[in-house]
Amino acid sequence: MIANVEYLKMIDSNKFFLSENNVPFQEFFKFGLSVDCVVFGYHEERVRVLLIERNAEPYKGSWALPGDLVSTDEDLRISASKILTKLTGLKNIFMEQFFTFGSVNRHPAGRVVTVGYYSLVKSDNYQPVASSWARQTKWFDIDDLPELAFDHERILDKGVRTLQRRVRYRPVGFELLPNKFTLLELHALYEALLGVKFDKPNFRKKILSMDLLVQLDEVQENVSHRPAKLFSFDEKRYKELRKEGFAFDITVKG
Amino acid sequence: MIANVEYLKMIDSNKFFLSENNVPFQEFFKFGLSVDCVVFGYHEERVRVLLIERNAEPYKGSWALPGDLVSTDEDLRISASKILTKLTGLKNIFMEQFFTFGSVNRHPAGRVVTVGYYSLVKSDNYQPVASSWARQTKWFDIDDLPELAFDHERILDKGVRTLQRRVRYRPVGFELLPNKFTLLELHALYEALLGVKFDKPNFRKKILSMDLLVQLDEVQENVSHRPAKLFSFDEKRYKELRKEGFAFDITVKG
DNA sequence: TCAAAAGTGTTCCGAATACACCCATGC
DNA sequence: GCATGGGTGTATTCGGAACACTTTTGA
Repeated sequence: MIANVEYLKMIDSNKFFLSENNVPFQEFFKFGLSVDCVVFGYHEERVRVLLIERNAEPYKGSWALPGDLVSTDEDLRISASKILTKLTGLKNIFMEQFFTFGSVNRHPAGRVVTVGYYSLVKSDNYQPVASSWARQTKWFDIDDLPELAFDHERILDKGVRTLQRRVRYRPVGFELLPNKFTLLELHALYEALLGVKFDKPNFRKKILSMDLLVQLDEVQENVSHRPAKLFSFDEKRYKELRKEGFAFDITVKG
Repeated sequence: MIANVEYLKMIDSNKFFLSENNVPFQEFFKFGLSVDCVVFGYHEERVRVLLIERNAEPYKGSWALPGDLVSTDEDLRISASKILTKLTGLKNIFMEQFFTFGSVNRHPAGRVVTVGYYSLVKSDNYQPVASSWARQTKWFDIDDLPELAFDHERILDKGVRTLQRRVRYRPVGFELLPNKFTLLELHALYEALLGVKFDKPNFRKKILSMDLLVQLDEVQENVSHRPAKLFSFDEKRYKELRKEGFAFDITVKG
């Protein structure tokens, strides 16, 4: 932990952060900080969450969100992606912070505050590998979850609701599809995420009118019906449009 | 700090959270946790932020967001509101968490992770009182801010942008008005918050069509023009509507 | 030729927009 | 009367919703 020497002197001399009720300054520096990650995937038209089976105490043998303690010399956001990689092998994954959980008794070993992140895994990258103290990893359908360690059920729940909200106003859904996808795949993804039905022609028109997709010179292969055209999300175009005040919005009404 | 004795034994015996690189478990429990609060007010048609002048090291004499270290035996969210009360006297204020800042060097005294909250202060309650180590409190126009202590500029900035986003999709704006307000006050508030102009008749129609306001049997007094009708926000009605799938939405297009 | 999914066109309706206009009060 | 803000009405436009339809492929 890096600390400025001048300030450390002030701490000793009690000039610093003195609290009215005379709690020694050092007593405040006893928190553990952890990261817990709700990893979303999309497979066979279902939204799924990646859980690990813990091979370490506490809750050894239970299913849990991938997560771990952060060390004091590492930035939170860097730590978050390293922890995910360490436990699941997933690299360069979309990750976003969503909420911080700070109940006193959420961890049996002491006061641990945990920062919730969610990740979106592209279907191309659907094969995590358990390592470190994760005994195995497994994708669970979001509507069929096992019991979870700690307060992870609450964290997961909040993560799901956050994703459902954000996915409407920001084009993050694309992070759950392969780089190349068909409009019907996108359509089905949004139906699965939001739990509503969309009218096919209208959904297509709406998405295409946003001018966020590039149509590729490729089509589906090995399908026993008319092959669909493939599209990819145009990140650069989205940034341009945002500057012009464009607001991504998928209306919920089916 | 409450800890389960069984688990503490496991920590000693190193069964617990052992990390591959042999960092002792206790090394992880050296974080400080703090709360910083972006307090919004609305006064004279301007959105304002409440800052305190620090009367404690570090950054003594600087302007800063009201915030302080959390003690290990207190829930985060309870602590957040207590800290706000302690420094500014504000009680029972709307508060919502928005982001957690975890850079390594954001605090000179050690590793302090801070959780950002924003608060919305009703105009009825516009008189905070400095206490504890706050030398004074002062409302600043959001477009005319002084230099701030720590990384509070970044926190404030993120808080502002979060509020601007949320205010469009959730009826939180009402928390910045008195309990009784006129439609033009609401109109002006949204213009100030979002930095756009709305057409008066259209704004009225839109808001009223949502069926979220109760028209009171009262009108403005002591105004040198036709007195406006007063309205209040119908919290109960909003909850009902939400269950039915209603989504609050103020379109940005002026 | 038929199943299956891809993809298009058209009508209808309601909400958002852009206005012009009238009303009540204090001075 | 007139300045000031409060408040209403309406024609027009645009996008969402509903739904019927055609096209392309593999088997």
